[in-house]
Amino acid sequence: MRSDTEDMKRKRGRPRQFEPDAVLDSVRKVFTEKGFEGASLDDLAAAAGLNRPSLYGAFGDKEQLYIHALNQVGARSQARLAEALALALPIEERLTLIYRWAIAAYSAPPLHAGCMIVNTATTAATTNPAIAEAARKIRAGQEELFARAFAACVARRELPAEPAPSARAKLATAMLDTLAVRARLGESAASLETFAQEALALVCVI
Amino acid sequence: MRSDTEDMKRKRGRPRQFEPDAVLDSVRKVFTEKGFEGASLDDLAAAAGLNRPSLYGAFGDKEQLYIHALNQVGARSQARLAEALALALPIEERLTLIYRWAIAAYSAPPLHAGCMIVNTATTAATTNPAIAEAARKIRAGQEELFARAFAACVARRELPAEPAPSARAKLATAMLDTLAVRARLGESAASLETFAQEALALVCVI
DNA sequence: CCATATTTATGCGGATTGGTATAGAATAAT
DNA sequence: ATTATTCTATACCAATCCGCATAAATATGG
Repeated sequence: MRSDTEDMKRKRGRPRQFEPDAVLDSVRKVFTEKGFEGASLDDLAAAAGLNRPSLYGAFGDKEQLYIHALNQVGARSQARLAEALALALPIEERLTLIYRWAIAAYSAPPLHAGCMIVNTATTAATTNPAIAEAARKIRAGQEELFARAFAACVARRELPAEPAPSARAKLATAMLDTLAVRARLGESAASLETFAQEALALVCVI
Repeated sequence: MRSDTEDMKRKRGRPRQFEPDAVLDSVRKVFTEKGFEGASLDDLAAAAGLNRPSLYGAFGDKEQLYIHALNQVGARSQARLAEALALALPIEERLTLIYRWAIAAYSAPPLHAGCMIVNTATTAATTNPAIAEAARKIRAGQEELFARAFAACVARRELPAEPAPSARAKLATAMLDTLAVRARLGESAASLETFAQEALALVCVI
């Protein structure tokens, strides 16, 4: 199979027989479904298609493995967020795109498992400070992206200066939070879509 | 100690040496701190000051015990919510009271453990349908209370009919959701207070 | 005082947990 | 080829998990 990126000098010994990013993908799904405590290393190794010692050797213990997966999903969602916010569209339309994508991701059948950060990292945050720190960092980055976008709107007179861009940013992530919670508790994607639209009016029209 | 309610005929055998409500109190704290999977029956029994068989005999298995604690916190918060919403105050002030109480509860030191439903029940919801159902029921009741309060505001011309009271209700619970998430991730109570005030302007002024 | 009923306390037991030790397999450098 | 190095696989470890079986303790009804 040898699916390495092949980009440069190989290391000395036996090469990996898996792609770390694909493994983190599988691992992330299990963690998102079952939570940090609920997912066993057997579950994770089985989903990734390899054995526990390989997982351990590549990513460290369970907490570090979880944080690796968390950072993967954080980087991806941050990239999509930045992409949507960079579009040359009114802010409402950009937010509509973001919420639509979030709803699709959070309520993807059959699990509608919500958001890994909101629905699993917060639970583990009390007993695992490292997880709390990683989640904080990701969320701070996302909120900063929102705040910058709102500030740009203010600068080009698309939005009034009050409420402050930082407050708008917090409200924007608040919507993502509640969408994740609601999706995980079974609210339908259609219901979430209409709620997001109604809320958008309140957040952006002023 | 014999702290029964003493209200009527005692049952036949040996009486309980604990108050179920007080036990659920201790149990709820442990569940809220560690989550459903993270809390062991040993933790719970130790916190409650009794042995596992007693817990099991009184409340059933771990899932049922968790649901009992969930319903306890649900009933209490619903009572406080109804009480605040029944006050003869402008809706913004009533919501301010509610958010202030929620922030105090969610970020109570030293744990700032957030909300049992938002931060632990949602995590267990995917693998434990009974927990999901219990959480749904509590949240539906709270949202219904909000919706009725907003509808009353519309009826007495305190708020315009649009956006619909149900949409406002969802936004009100969205604030509670994000406050729980943020408190659990370590955001300070003061920061949450100012955010709640800024958001209240957006939600209610229109 | 005896019989009945319920709750406590001790402790077992099979299953599962996270982590690792050890041995075998595969590749690169020499 | 040979050696060095890294990864894979099997199996094992102590610890913990949840649930229950059993027996002692404590109350009521007769």
